Amino acid sequence: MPPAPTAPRKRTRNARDEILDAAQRVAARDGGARLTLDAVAREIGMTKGGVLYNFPTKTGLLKGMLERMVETFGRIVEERVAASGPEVENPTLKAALEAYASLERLDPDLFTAILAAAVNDPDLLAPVRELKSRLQARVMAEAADPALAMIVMVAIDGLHFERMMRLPPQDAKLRAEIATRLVALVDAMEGAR
Amino acid sequence: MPPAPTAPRKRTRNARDEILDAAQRVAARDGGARLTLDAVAREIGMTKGGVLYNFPTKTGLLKGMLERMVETFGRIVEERVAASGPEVENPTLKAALEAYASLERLDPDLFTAILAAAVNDPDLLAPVRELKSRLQARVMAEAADPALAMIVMVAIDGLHFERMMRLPPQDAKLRAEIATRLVALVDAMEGAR
DNA sequence: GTATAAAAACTGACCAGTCGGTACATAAAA
DNA sequence: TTTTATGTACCGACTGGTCAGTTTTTATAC
Repeated sequence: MPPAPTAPRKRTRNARDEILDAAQRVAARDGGARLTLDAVAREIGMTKGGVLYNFPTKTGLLKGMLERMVETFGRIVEERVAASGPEVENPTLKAALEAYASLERLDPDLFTAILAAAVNDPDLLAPVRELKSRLQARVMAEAADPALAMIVMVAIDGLHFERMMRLPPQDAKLRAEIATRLVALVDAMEGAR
Repeated sequence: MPPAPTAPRKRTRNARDEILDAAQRVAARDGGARLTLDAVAREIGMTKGGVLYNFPTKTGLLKGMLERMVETFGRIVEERVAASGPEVENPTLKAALEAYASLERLDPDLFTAILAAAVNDPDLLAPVRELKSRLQARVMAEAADPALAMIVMVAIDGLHFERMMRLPPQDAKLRAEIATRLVALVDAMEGAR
């Protein structure tokens, strides 16, 4: 093989984030099943050892991916809540509805990869559980009709899940209409109180 | 001597169903990750060879499990629809709401096992897609407010998904209340037309 | 500035376990 | 005897993880 010339070694910015980005790309491009340590390493011209140096185990890598996603999602929600004035009703629920839209940009295979890993290690979803618990508590506390608010929450979850699994309804127009109607449902909830 | 074509084509002892039962037990008891061909075979005192004779591949086995579940679910829905009189509105949606309750009895690990397998083979979920498509079309056709009917559908899906993944809301009482309110939502939809 | 030591980051080869699948023998039915 | 059904043994590909060493970076001394 040709002698690998001392490559213009990329400045070691943040190996952790680079690896997480690479893992995300691999999962989205090749599917969750092919998200192996070798594949991730190859994606950024590193070796498996290098990846494992940054993440002690593959589960750790998945955990890192998920935590970053959860953190991003949570931050978006908080930003939206903060952006809405103090007079707005159901701020968390509305913010969550908006934040979910941002998930639509992510590739479904990204989630299936994590889901698959969660089968081996149920604790992997702990950050998600924690975030959802927090949001749920706030949404219910803010709502005049907590049960109805929860219906909206589980509905948007269902919509998201169906996208992940590529299950119906997949028609973009119908999905958009459902999302719109969910917002309307929240508004109606407020009007009727 | 030509093989006398005896009428009953059923296998003498339905090994297929026994294997499917065993696979279901293994998945529920040991988790999706440990649902291996050997484990299934061991469960009924058979060997991997025997299992592979009945199901050409592991994917085939999973497919068999899923098809049986889908079929059961679909049958329950049809029974409920048939049981409701012709004057009942939204019969399919109501029947689906009831049928989902029957899924609560199944172990979450059963679904995660299938979900995990679906990562490797997305086509595995084809029967589910097909069933959901059929139901969706009927539900929307029957509904005075199709979008609202779909909200109910995706909400119940979300509730089910959250149970599978052991995500909030897990509190049985809250879940029951949400389910009840979903039924109320359907009734309200009819009242307002 | 340069030399040097130490720590950090990473490589490459290898190991070990798992698991789906195959090949063939074989026992019971038909 | 042929077909159906199952046991036994094994293969081989994959993949996560280990480890000893090598390169790169950083800190420190001169």
